[in-house]
Amino acid sequence: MSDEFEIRKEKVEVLRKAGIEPYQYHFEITHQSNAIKEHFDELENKEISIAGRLMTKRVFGKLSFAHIRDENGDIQIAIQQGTTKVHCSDEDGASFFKKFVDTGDIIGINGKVFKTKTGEITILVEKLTILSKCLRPIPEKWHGLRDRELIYRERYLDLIMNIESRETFVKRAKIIKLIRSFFDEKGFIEVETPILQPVYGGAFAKPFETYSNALNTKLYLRIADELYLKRLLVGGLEKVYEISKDFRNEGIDRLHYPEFTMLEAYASYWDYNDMMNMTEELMEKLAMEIMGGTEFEYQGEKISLKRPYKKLSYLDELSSKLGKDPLSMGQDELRRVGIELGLPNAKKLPPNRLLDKLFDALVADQIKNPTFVVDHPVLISPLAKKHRKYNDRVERFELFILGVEFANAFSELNDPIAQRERFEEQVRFRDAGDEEIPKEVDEDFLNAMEYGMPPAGGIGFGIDRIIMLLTNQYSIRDVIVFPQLKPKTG
RNA sequence: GGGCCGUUAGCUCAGGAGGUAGAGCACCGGAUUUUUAAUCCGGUGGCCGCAGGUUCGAGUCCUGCACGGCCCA
Repeated sequence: MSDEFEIRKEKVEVLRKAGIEPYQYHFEITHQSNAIKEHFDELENKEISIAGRLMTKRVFGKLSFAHIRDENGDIQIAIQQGTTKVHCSDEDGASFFKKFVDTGDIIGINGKVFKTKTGEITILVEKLTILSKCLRPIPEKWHGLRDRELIYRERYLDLIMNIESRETFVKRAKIIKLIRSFFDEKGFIEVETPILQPVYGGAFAKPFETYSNALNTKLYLRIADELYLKRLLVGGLEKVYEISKDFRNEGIDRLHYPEFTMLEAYASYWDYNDMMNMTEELMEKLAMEIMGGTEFEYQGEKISLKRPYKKLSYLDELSSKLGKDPLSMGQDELRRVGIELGLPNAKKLPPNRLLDKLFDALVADQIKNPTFVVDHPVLISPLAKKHRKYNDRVERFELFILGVEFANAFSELNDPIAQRERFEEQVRFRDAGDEEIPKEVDEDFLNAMEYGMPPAGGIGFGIDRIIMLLTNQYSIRDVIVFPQLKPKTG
């Protein structure tokens, strides 16, 4: 290991002995870097103070230049012999800066705003304060931090070095705030339902399991919020939503991550058509606010989020790809087609799930611009209400963009007897080998529904995927600030 | 689960056909009062991911493993 760490620790000791504390308590800031640049005309020759991390250092001896970085960007500072003083010290600022201030240090600056003869807005430092000494050398100023593993493992370092990375996470916060205010303005109440659940449900997925010592009970981390939010509809909260971390104990790839953010919303007296309208409105609004328009590029593909979105019937589309109605195909025939297409687990999946895999491969993957796939088969939609016109379909839609699912919504099944039958059918599929179907029927949920659940529309949005789309990130790990990696060995 | 690629200094990367481990940045010492990847002179810094094997000799070839990335399932 380099001894740069030791050299910097030594500097801390020397500073302390000279009565300079390199880890300060407080610093009064008057301006952010961007404000100084934007309001230069008013600020020229005025005293300001700013704090940030030293990113570059160019020492001449009696005059030095450097850039410091705060949350809003970089700004140049100039340290001059005879002008720059040091906080709590009589030492000359120019030589102090040269000897004791390193790139990576967080420093506070009091000084006057001016423009150099090359025209760069700069702060002439009158007082320099070390606020926090950086002990480790920061990555190279030119190439920055590129190593993907280090970017994920030491996200703090990525955030220091890569401004684009910072911007992604700032944008993430902005998008979630916009979504929240969208639902608030529509009269939805934001609620919080259990993350630890004795019976899990609401989706097809394998759960994480844990255990409560106090309750002496096995618990699951939720895979969805659905069954709890619907209990609230029973209770008379007419419109509810939750922005939640959900957990699915499955593989990681560019679109899937075990700990992800979902938004679920339910509105009493709505149906899936109302949800479709709301989805278009939300997606269009997000595009306008974040991208400045409905047309933009994602990873080189042109995308338009302008309403209205195309609709494709799930079964009609799949029928035309297969050349026959998939519901008329027996289990063996479906399996044979699945195997021909090289689908994973085609040999062991039950027919319901096989059907959905066929759909993904034959239809969903081909979709580019926003498209509502509508009216799924009953057997893959145990929580959706039967279609008012077709007996073998439910009122459901999924929003696909570039082959990726962004939302999933139904007219919610609210007939408790039908709901029990659907659950029982699912248990049979589980027994036939589908491990993603919850093991137990949620009796308390059925109990709630037996008191009467209002007709309702419900929807779930994949928030991380929406953020990927609006920040032009290819991998979900680039919109999750601290993605899990295997522990480092050796 | 399978395939491909990567792992060399704190960071970014070279290392031709197996023959004493390199550069730039950073860091240390020196010069330098308008720099912009500042410049100039001199220096420090390495378990070449880990473990085996082949060889007189391995960063380099072979096997296994770990971690990461991409693709497929």
